[in-house]
Parts: sequence; structure tokens; C-alpha cells
Amino acid sequence: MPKLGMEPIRRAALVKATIDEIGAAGNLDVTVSSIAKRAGMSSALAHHYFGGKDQIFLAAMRHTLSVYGAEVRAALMTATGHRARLEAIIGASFASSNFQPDVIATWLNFYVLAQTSTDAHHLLVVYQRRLRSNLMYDLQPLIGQRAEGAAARIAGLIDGLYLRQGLARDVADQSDATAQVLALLDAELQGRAQ
Amino acid sequence: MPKLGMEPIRRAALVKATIDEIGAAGNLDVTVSSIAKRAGMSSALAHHYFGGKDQIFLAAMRHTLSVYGAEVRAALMTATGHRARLEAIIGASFASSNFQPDVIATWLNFYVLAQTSTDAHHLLVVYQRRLRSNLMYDLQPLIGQRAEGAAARIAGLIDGLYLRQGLARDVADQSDATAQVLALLDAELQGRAQ
DNA sequence: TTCTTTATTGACTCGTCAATCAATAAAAAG
DNA sequence: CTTTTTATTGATTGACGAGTCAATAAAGAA
Repeated sequence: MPKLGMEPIRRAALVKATIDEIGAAGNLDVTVSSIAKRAGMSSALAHHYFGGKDQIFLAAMRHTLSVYGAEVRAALMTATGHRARLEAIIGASFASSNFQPDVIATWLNFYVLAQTSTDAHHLLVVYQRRLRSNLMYDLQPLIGQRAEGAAARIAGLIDGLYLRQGLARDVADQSDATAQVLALLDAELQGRAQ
Repeated sequence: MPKLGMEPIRRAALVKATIDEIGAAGNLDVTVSSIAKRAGMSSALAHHYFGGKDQIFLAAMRHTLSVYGAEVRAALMTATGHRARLEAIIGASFASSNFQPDVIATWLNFYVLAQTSTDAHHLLVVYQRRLRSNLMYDLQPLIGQRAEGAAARIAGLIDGLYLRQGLARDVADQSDATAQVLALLDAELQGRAQ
């Protein structure tokens, strides 16, 4: 029963299924068949819409990044003042939608994928630049030329705590991760790191 | 020409070849054949000595961790005073032997492996505990109960910067990574993060 | 010298998986 | 009503790779 306009629906379903499947498997060794099955279609259809496995992964990566971007944007919308905006960025990075085990596993695997795929690499670079730029925008007015180093440390700590969370087996608290980065932010704003 | 006592030699060669091969491939999709070939033997022999692919990976992981551990121990040996010891730990974490692209790729892939392999997971937990414990040992006398949070942040930043380095294509400076963590250390010791 | 142990490999099995393709079906266009 | 376009899949192909095994060879032991 070929209803027209299936393409976007199928694509979205495949992207979601990819993330779920990576989360369930814990690595990128997920087959097109298993993804397609989870999305309720045949593997042939997945190939039909995406062309190949790599492109399915890339689409999932873009989706994850765009969800994160939206989260940050929404958080920034409600924040006023540089300090509040910085806290919003940090909070969004550890928001529950990015902090699900599935999503973390997906991120982690993207880092691996980025080592071989130019496209994946580029997407991660974009993410890093955006995070850095967001931080700089509000750090610079507060601490001037010290913003550069502070942004590098805050961004690094976010990534590091995210990585640790990916390793943790239990569904640990994102509140703790957030608190750690906020503590660092405090230190940076008080100017004790140069 | 079966000279006796080949086992340790072959095992060591396979471990080294595994790290090289992962570094060259950029992911864990390296075949036993390619590893064995790089190590100058048949894949059958690799299976003979290790039993299976997983165990080859685990051995490579143990080796990487033990090299890192030795590096830290050596650095601590020559350092006197809590502050110097902390700097030694940080320096060792970014020492050139761990900061080679091959080794970084291997670490990254171990994080992925740890999501499915209990053994791999355990090894990484041991690493994290050791790092944390090393940091705490010297932080506690300096800043007392604030040591806990400080150790989490420093360890997190080390991991995060390591991750970023794994993503960077160019052979960037470990001096910068070290400097960032040292700046954080400064801030923590001055007590501006609580 | 004969037997056992260690070293070593080529050839093979078995499974898996990405990608293709021909075939089916239903909507829409003409 | 015919043709084209979109949707969909089962079956198949072709490649690759982990693990096994029998066979070969050289030491050392008896």
C-alpha cells in the first residue's frame, strides 16, 4: 500500500532506529538489517532511501547534533546575562536528551567513526567550534583575554565528563556532571586560572 | 625452525601490531589476519597463542594501560612535594608515549569496546580509579575536603582533552593540553572552585 | 633412534552482511 | 484505462573474516 511521501517518514524512522540500535549493541557493529528491522522495514528499503550504511550513520549523527544544537538554543533563549547564558550552555550539554545511554553510546561511536570518515570528522569539528564559539561569546565580556583558555577547559571538561558517563554502567547523575562544570565556571570567572 | 620459547615473543609482537593496526585503520575493524600479517606470522598462529580476537584486543589494552602506569610511576619517582607530584601525573598523562595518534586511537576504541566487553570495561574502571586515587593522594593534603571535586574535574579534563586530541587530524601540541590542565590545577589549589 | 612437545602454516568451513535486482503493488497522471 | 512513478520486499550475490584442522618441521627427551 504505497502511500506517497513515505521518504521523510522512513528516513526519520531509520535515524531513530540507528541510535536505538547502536545504544543497544554498544558499538557500531550494527547491521543495516537490524536497523531496518527495528524501524519496521526491509533492509532493501533502507538502502533504497539512504544508499548505503555510511550515509545512514551520518544521518544519525547529524540528527544527534541537531538535537543538541536545538537544546542549546532553547536554553539560551530563556537566559539573560552572560553568566546565566554560560550556565544554560552547560546545562543543555548534559540535558537528559543527550545524556541517555543510547545517545552517549552513539556519540562515542561517532568519535570513532570520525577517525575514518571525513564527513563524520567534519561534523564533530563543527560541534566543537560551535561549543567553543558559544562559550567565548559570553566569556569574553566577563574575563577578556582569559576567555580563550577558559573556553578550552570548559569544553574539554564537558567532553571528558560526557566520556566518563558513557563508560559508567549505572544511569548515574547528570546533576553531578553539571555541578562539576559549573564549579569550573566559577573558578574561571573568579580568575584563578590564567 | 621452531626455536622454543616463541610464545612471549609472538604475543608481544601481536600486541604491538594490534596497536599499530588500530592506529592505521582508525577503528576496531581490524582483522586477525591483518594484525598477524603485520606481526609477521599467520593468522592461525595468532589464534593459537591468543585463542581469539577479543583476547588479542584485551592484551593490547592491558599493554597500553601498563605503559601509561609505568609512565606515571616513573614521573612520580622524580617529583618531590605534593604540587610537583600532581604536575608529574598530569605531564605523564600527556607524555608522548600516550599521545601518539596510534595510541590515542587505541584508547578511543577501547572506550567503545568497554561498552560491550566486561573485561575491557573493568580495565578502564581500574585506570580511572588509579588516576583518581593518584590525584587524591596529593590533593587532599593541599586542599582537604575540596580534593574530591578537584580530582573529578582534573581527571575529567584530562580525558576530555585526550579525546579532543584523538579527533584532531594534525599532530597538535600536547604542550597545550598539559598547560590547560596545569591551569586548572592552579585554580583548584587556589581554592576558587568549591 | 624413536617419541613427544612446540612451532607454524595453508587450506577449508561456516557464517554474516552490504549491496543489488527483479518482481509486486498501489497510487497518480495522462 | 493505460502508463508512469513511488513504495516495498524476498531472494540472491559476492566478499570477507573468524576460527578450525590436518599436516609439516624442528627441537629436546627417552
